[in-house]
Amino acid sequence: MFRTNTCGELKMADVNKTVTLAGWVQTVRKFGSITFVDLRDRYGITQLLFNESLNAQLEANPLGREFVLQANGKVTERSSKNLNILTGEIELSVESFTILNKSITPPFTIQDDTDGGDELRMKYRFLDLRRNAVKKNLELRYTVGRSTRNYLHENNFMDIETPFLIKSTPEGARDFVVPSRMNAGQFYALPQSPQTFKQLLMVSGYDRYYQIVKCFRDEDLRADRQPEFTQIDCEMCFVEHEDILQTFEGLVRRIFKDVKNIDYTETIERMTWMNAMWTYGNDKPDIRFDMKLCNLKFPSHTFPDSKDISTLIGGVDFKVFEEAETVVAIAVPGCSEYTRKQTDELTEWVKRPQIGMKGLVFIKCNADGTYKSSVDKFYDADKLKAIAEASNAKAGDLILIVAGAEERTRKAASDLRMFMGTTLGLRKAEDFKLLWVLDFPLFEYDEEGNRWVARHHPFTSPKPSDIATMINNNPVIENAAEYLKHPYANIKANAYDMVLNGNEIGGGSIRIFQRELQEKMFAALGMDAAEQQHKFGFLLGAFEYGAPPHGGIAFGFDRLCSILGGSESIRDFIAFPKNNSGRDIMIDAPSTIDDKQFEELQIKLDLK
RNA sequence: GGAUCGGUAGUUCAGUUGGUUAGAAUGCCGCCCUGUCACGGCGGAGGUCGCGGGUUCGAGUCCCGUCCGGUCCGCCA
Repeated sequence: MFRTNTCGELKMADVNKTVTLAGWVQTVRKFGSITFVDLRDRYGITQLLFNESLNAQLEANPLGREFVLQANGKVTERSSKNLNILTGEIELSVESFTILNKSITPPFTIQDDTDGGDELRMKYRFLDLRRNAVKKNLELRYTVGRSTRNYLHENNFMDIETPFLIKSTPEGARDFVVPSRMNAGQFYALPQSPQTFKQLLMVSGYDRYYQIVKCFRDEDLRADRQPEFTQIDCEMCFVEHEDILQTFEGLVRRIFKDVKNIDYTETIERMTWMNAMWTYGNDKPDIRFDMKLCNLKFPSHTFPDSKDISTLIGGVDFKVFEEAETVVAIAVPGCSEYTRKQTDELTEWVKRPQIGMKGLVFIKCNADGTYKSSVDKFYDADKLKAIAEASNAKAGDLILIVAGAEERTRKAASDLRMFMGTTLGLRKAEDFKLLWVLDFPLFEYDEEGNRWVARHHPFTSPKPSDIATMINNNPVIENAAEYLKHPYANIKANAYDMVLNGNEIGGGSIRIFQRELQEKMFAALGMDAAEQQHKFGFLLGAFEYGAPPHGGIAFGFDRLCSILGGSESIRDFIAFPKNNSGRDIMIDAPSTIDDKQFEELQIKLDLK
């Protein structure tokens, strides 16, 4: 037997027991004739005491960091205790030991506050994973997964595996492709999601399906985006919108309870997409803090139901606002005392190419009720007061105003709001606020391709009230100018995103389940009948054999874990992640392959 | 495809206006130390300043190119 106990479990109650431990040497502290060793395993650290009688043996077999050590002896009470660790009241008085394996000096220290940089830790990820900080993240991930499986199992969901080698359908993200040896010149694609398979499972009558499953997208990476990532993928039939929302609110509440011991009992707020864009400039707003946008000017076709208040900023010769399509103000609480340096820094911040504003207008709402602005030349006190009131600003607030083209300005306002939220400490990692965003547009106009694209995916059903509009109109459009005026432009999707603290953690929809409607959808996306048959014939065919009404949702598992763990980067929650360029720098992948492999595939490499 | 920041000892970093032998901390090695737990004390080793080119009397420092890494925009139904 290698060990009788782990390094995390021995306590005062175990004193005088004879035990054997096995683990890794964390540190060696030598004190003349006695030596202390911290022995570490997955469960904790136990101090070993080597007394004088073992010195000869230690000299012959010196210990180093990360050596694998087996030690046998008696558990004894320490004369000086360390209450910072679980086993700190006892130690193991070693009677005999064996070095099971040596280690060369690790390139960084295996400690909570390691001296290793990111790249080095990734290259030696197997050492990094020994560290407590990373281990805790993987434990959290395991708990999220276990909680999810328990909840879904208890609710009659059935875990069914779907294939990884499937067919490429260049709609949406770029596919990873895999050459087929037995079908020379042909390629599989790795799934971006098991979407069509789970819908076919509904047609087959498996009315509640789930899978915690890898998905693959060949797009550029970010701190929160990996080329292979994990989804909690779910689908149900004989359900409507509301059933899905209820079911998965339950799942998220269960995860909060199991993982964070949080009773998330409050009602989960719901917001239309248009309201989210109007109020926060963002389809995944962080609603933990206020600072709502004040739309001083906006294109009327974008928000047809909203009141125009542009007279507040009109009537003066201020070209910036006059020429702008959109003008948005944010009242930042308690910042009216910002210095020139601070407002200059904010101006520089919005002028960065990523934000892309030409400048920043600010109005200080002084505590004494007066106003001081960067546009005093154009606006008198009454006008500034009117703008401040519209922006919901109070005395002591700082109003920031950006202006420019609609899309860019709205995004800049949202980014600025998030930046100020972070700066003012309003976005605490341990606060959690969920939100459903509903009623997304079904279609988006893609200028580059001069066509409709599905905002969610092409299997998303329109809202019930929009189905007739979809069926009764010709989806094929010749003239680019017609897109914005076409009835399809206003169709809302029967879709929903779950948002947590400003991150989209899940999204789904009620699906199309009639062939006719699905054909309309494909046609709107520019597919003729032949192309539809080639790419999705299997699905259209299945819809003719009694497809039930169905819908589902998928959660981004890695991202959910990272938010629950209070981290920006999902890499910390993946055992073996890829870097920014999609490389695994530990195993050095991707790599070239042998000539023989090319030959078998009947592929000749001809790089441009 | 684009922007931006970085690359100096095993590691994390500092390095002034371009100027003598490139420093600190930590890790590593040796010696001392019987209650440490970030142990302590003394001593020591350790550098192609990412790579290539250029400017200069002289380049870690300035310029050009390139490679690698981080972050972001585009992209990600």
